[in-house]
Amino acid sequence: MELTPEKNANVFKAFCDEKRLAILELLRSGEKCACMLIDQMEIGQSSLSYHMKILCESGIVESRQEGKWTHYKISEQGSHKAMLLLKAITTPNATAEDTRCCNQ
Amino acid sequence: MELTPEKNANVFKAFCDEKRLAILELLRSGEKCACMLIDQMEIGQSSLSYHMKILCESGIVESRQEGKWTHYKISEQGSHKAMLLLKAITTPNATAEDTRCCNQ
DNA sequence: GCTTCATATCAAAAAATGTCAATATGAAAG
DNA sequence: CTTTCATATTGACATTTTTTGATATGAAGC
Repeated sequence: MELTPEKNANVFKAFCDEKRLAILELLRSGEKCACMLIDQMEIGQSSLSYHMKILCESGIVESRQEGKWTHYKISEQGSHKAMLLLKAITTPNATAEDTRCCNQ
Repeated sequence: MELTPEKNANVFKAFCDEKRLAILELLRSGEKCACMLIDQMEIGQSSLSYHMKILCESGIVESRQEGKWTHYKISEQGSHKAMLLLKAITTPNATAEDTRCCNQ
């Protein structure tokens, strides 16, 4: 897994928008198709499609095609990766806090 | 802890911007004052101030005033809360995935 | 008190993101 | 192969976020 700042930021773009959080909340109860998400969110079709693309690219959501329908669900693997990434980003690294600053 | 979608989104705004990720990376090695962050990031003073405000409001970073200087560090508590929140957002909820969709 | 220095805030411009309506794509059914 | 239906893509526009430069604030030293 590559860890560029850009890719890392993309993972968390899934969570920094209220509508996407609302979509994820709906997906917590299991796989949903786009039409159902459009119904439950108050949102246009192209707008949902836009958000689903971001969610899928973040790795947090995965999609499954079934004929004309697209079904979305939360990706366990993606969520797990996000957890690890969040941990990594917020955990102090080995080289201790010895950098003294300014006038100190 | 209140859990409005808005507040939840704000937590993750800390992580969805490359510059803020870079700032967090610097803070992983310990507390830093603003002047040092300005040096190491290629960023203007008011721009850093803007990002630090977002980071602090997300709870991920905490600041400490010392005379004229402001020191920033990653908040252990804030990071922990973010982990819990991420877990909550991506974990299937009790009511199983029984909602059948469309033509299924 | 005034001056200096570090940081915050403001207002305008620039850049990025989100929305909407129209159109394209591609699968299924006829 | 034409039509229909679900979703994706596009382009124009609106909204939000970020940057920049100017100014404000507030602590420390004189």
